[in-house]
Amino acid sequence: MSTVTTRIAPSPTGQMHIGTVRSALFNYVWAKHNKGTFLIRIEDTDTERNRPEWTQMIWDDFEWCGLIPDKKYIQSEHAPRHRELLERLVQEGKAYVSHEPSKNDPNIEVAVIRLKNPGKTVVFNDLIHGEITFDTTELGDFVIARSMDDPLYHFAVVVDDADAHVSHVIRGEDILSSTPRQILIQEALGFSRPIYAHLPLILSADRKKLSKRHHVVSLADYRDEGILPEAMINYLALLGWNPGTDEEHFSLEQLIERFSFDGVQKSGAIFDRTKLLSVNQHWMRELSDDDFSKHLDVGLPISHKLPISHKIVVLLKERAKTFKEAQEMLLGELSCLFSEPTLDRNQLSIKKPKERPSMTKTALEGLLEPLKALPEGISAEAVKEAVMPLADAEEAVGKGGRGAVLWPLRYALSGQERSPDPFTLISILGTKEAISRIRKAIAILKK
RNA sequence: GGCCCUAUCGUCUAACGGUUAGGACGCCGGCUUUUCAAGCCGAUAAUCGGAGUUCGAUUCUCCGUAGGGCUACCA
Repeated sequence: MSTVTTRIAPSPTGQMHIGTVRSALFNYVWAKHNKGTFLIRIEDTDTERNRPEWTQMIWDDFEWCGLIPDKKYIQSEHAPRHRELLERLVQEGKAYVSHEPSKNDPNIEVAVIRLKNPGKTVVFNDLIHGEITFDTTELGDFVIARSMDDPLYHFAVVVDDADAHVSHVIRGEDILSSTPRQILIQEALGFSRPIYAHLPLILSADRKKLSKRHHVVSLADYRDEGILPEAMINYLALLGWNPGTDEEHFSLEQLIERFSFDGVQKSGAIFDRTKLLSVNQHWMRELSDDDFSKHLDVGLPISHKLPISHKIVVLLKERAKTFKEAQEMLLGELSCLFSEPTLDRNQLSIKKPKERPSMTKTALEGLLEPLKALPEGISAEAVKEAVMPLADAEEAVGKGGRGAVLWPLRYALSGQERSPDPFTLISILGTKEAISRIRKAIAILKK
């Protein structure tokens, strides 16, 4: 009985790429689906490009996503093991030290280690792509280490995967063509072959591999924008996998339960930010008021934190697709919920059909008494029931229609061209505050 | 160039030989609201091309075509 072990092996050379997150997700979900083990291994064999601070960031990022590893470690910790096996290969004559000019500086001579390529055709079975055949003679005696103490990626990966008993190597399709050379190393070492699954690539709108240079690809950027981890996970999962049904929303737990390689796509998928946003909105709406408020506070100085009532959460869930967007709304079109707006006399009267200030004044005055009768904390529906008949009553407004009442009312309350409807505003502001604002609007009209 | 992979609405995808080719996101239209958002309803929209196999191909095979990936002493 074999247990499933998977791994994600990012290198600490920059911000976490969402492609890495998706690979990690599939590895995680497959491991957990099989009650197996999920590992994170930091691949730091490229000492030139590595920066230690990225390592911590990688761990933090995975934790944010909920992709918690059973074990995490750093590849360079295995340096002695790498050297041991490198020496063994050379001793056994399966690899050799080659003295040649350095690629970086042709003036100096280096001693790289090359694998003696048996020149065979490698056939392996990919869980997603099926049987793949590859003639490895064209690879030649490729380099597997810069020196005995400096193994290259392909060598280190093979050794570490084998030592960690990795059963399934699930990774991006960009490494599909490199798999045969890893298999060659594996066979030279006498290791058994894991099961491979090469995930289709995440593409940009121009159908090219998503690149750091031209696109927003780092997880941190999406997090800072106020994308929920649940949304990112859900969206990434569906980008290249589907349950075979019309279902669209999956929590990590549900993915663990439902995932299988049958539902994995073969072709690359374009990353669609708009769809991500819509998925994010779904998960924002799932949040409790408390959790919603917590997310809303992220990144804000204490002085900017606002008292967010249930009614305001409802409003934000209806309108915002990210938390950053929600924050901006609170500062902009929804700022009237927290502070009195400044009114522009010309905006107060409805524009079509053109209405005179005196008519607007009469309309607003007519609202005062009925509003006074309403209790604080009343629902938007109840406000509507009380106010709508007044808007409908022609004598109240001449012949401007409902808008002749509703527009000035909404504007008096919000001071914004765009805002929630007046009933909701009154419900949130309270009748007292609403009346006060209407009075101020009336005063302006008197001038 | 060589090698490898891929191919259904604009996008993500369903249909594992027989469907009016389904869903979601977006777009467009309507309802609601004389703002905006949301919500509801509706519309437009796809099997890359050509040969086979088959009574029947989106589905299987081959050939084109197109796209992508890899071709490091990066990972």
